Amino acid sequence: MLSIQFVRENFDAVVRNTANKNTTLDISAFPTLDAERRELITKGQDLKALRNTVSEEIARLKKAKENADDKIAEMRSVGDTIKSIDDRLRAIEEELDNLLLLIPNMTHESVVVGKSAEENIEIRRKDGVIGNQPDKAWRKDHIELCKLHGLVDFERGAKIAGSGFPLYTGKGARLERALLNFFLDQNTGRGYDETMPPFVVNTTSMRGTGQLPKFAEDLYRCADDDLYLIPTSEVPLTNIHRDDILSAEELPKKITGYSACFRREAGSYGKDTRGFLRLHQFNKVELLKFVHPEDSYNELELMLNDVENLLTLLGLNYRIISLVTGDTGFSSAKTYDFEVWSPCEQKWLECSSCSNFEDFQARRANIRFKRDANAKPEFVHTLNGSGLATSRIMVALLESYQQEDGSIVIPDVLRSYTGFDQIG
RNA sequence: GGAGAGAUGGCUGAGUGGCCGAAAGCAACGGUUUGCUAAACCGUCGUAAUGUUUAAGCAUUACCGAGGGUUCGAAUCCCUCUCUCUCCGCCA
Repeated sequence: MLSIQFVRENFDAVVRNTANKNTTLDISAFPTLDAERRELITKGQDLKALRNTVSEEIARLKKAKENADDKIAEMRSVGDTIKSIDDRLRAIEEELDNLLLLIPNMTHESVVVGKSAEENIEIRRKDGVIGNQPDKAWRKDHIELCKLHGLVDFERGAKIAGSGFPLYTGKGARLERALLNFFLDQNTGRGYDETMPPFVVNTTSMRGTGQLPKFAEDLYRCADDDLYLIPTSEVPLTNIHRDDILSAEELPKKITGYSACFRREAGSYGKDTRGFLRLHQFNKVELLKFVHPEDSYNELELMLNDVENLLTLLGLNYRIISLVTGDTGFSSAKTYDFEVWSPCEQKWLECSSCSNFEDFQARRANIRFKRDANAKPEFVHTLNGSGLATSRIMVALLESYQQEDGSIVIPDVLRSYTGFDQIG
């Protein structure tokens, strides 16, 4: 979230930023609420100071066995006034909090103002070993390939859980596991500490990274336990350091971890429902960094290199795009997406999203660091990116590496993980 | 699921109604001493909000797991919740 002071001092910019992010949010009540809050605080403070001094006096009088009845009576009424002020203050602060929690993060000055994904800007692209993918009539799409080789059983997944919950089978299950292991090994080799987080989190954790309160309808919830299935391991990984004060030497702190991800995808029914393109459950290896505020944009670029490493080794065609304000997420200050090429869909598919959240999540989750032992704690900056999500990678990989006879060649870097060189 | 114990500052840990925002120890930081290391000694050493000045500061208030209550006054008494630990049971 943004600090209350920042919103106070940059109100117009906050309103503009909210509009640039295509967010409809009326924050016109803020200035009044803010002013009233401060007035009540001052009033309450003064009365409490009075109560404290008179109470001490009462203690003295009682010790000296003197009468303090009228002072006690006076303080009783002061206490009532304090209570009513505190009650109103609590109500106003709740209203303010509800507002602040819904204000999106400010985008970085380098982010281009734009309405939607169509205006996103391509930064660079790279052709993999599979070349520029000329159209081939014999090419089968990833769904046909899965059927042909028994890699995924979408029907049985739907029977067991519902559509969007794939059942990986045979070499498909093995390939999925190979990808995840490959990603984790690469990432740990580049300085990320490996973790495996809980796949469910509590409300506080969801609020810390910004999923709540705004995106409740996108989450699976276990109502009896007040737990949520994570939509991304960004949530548990960021909350590792909730309420912590890190030392400066610990930064940058880099973490990678696998989790299954669960998304209700409410509101997107009927879009991309085929195969792997949009799932309710998918697998992802996440990259996460806690960094010095002044380093965060450099760290974002370094994170792009980490993701590129994976795509390059897999030999897939990919491109990096910089999101315009209208397509940048609620919590993010700046986001780059990675997309891999699907030769059958003839489309770029998002497979990673790398964001700098600056101190937006750190403030919500209270993640701080100290520059040295006597320094005042400051909020860290948090970044995360997928490295990588498997489902779209699986699409690109199967479609790109298929041969004319329908068999699929396994990229070299994966063979030690799969234990086979080809499928079919 | 059953029974019990607990939650205090970076850590250990005292504190059961009034100079307690909190003893003491450890750690950390600054300094003195010192051939080096070590030790000893002295000092500093929580967070946040509000006000004021705005560089630093100063003042007030709040915070002893969270939220309520009693009281002139709560770390301390009462209620609710959360979490942790131990034992038993069950189970991957």
